Amino acid sequence: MTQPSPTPIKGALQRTAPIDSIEVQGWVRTRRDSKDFSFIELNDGSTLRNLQIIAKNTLPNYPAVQRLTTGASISVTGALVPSQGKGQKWELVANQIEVVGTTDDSYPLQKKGHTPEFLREIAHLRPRSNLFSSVFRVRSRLAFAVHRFFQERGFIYVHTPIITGSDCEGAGELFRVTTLDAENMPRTTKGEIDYAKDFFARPTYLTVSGQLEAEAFALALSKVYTFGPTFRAENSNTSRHASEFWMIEPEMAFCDLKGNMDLAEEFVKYLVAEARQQCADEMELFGKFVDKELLARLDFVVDRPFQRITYAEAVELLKKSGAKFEFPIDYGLNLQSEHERWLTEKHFQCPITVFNYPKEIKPFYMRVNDDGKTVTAMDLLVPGIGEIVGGSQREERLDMLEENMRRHNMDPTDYKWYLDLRRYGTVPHSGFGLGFERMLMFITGVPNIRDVIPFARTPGSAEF
RNA sequence: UCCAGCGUAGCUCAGUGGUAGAGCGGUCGGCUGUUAACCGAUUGGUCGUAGGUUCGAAUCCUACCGCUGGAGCCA
Repeated sequence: MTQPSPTPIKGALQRTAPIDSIEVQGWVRTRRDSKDFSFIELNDGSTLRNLQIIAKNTLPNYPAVQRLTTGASISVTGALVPSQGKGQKWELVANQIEVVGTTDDSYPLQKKGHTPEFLREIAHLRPRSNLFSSVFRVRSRLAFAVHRFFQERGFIYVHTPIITGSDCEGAGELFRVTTLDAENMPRTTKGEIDYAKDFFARPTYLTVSGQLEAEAFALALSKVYTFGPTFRAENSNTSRHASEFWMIEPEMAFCDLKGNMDLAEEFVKYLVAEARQQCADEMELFGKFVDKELLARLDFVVDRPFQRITYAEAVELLKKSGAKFEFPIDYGLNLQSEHERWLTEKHFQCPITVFNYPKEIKPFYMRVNDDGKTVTAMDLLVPGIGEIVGGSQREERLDMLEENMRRHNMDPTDYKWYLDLRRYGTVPHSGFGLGFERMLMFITGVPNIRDVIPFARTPGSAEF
């Protein structure tokens, strides 16, 4: 039996029967000489596993094969047979090896392990490493699962704009989008920059959230979600922040805070379960080399219900904890990272959802509760990462929303279209944002957000 | 942006005022159905950059750059 076109190594390794002739292509991970032949470990990225190639010295180009070093690309045809050695089921006995591309001793990747920090400096080559090829296979798989989760539940995928004219969504600094000549800005008679002359005839920015637009679509299509790039110009230098990241934002009409929390928790569990089931090799690698407790923690997350507490209860727990905190804890103050950590890592030791925050510390669009003091905000906190989901029931009452805006020093006339949603057929609705990269960090155990993004953008860094 | 730590060979690191080191990698040779193979030899440096102190600086001081951890902001 022959197979005419090249076979992914993943497919070759999954075969249940030998095959006389097969072609595989990939990059040499390592090569070892034996007496009359050479072992080549070949990887094509389709799977974490390598295919062992047996290159006999009877090959016409055996001298060239013996010069193959880590990183070279080759195309191999031969017979897939049960391996004589331990450690792998199949191996490929080559009858032809075409050297496609060679490397020299300046190739930075070695057989031995490298630190993520070093690999980050060679972001164009790091997908050839086990760790990063695994991260990005999982990233692909989970992106697919995001769509499946929502599509299975009747959500409509909405492409909200990446360029936005809204500069006050209450989420960090924005990147300006302009075609004006920075060396020679047009000025009004008052000396201010004349944005009427800019491409969109107004100031525009890269989006920090698709929420407001998603709300408009939820109030027409009932259940929608966005999944796309998001930009923050915040000068944040941490392992959890990037300037460009992907965010998932479901928005549901006729849905209150409880339904919102239910969905967020179900979603987190769904993605964790997906990775555990569909990316077994990769998850095993993360559990071995990134975080020894990862798999136990993830299984716990899937099995157990998440804890839910109000902000007020969280504050009481923290005050009674007896733990020493650097920052004060009191009703009305923001929960600091150390407080969130204590709740999710020390006290509950599982993901928790904190809800009903004081309205003073939350954005204008969140629905004010009947107590008049709190809003229907919810933050889903996970061990090791902190906030992974932030959401709320939205304020659907026109007069209350306008009042919230004024309290936040916003001019309601700037948000006419958003207020129209409350003016015409308003309904209670809810949604949340989930940072895709933070989810990936949680699921892979990789502690730095720069290492779950193919080419990360962070302050002072956009090299690739 | 703030606080702390770290920048020495391709990689991971030792060297704390007196001749620049190790392991791994690479190269060469040997052995071998091997598994991050093994054995031997060998290669490899503007000690982040620029100033300063000193008879003498990888080592002490200053500034800058970069990286890491933490904080703030948030997803």
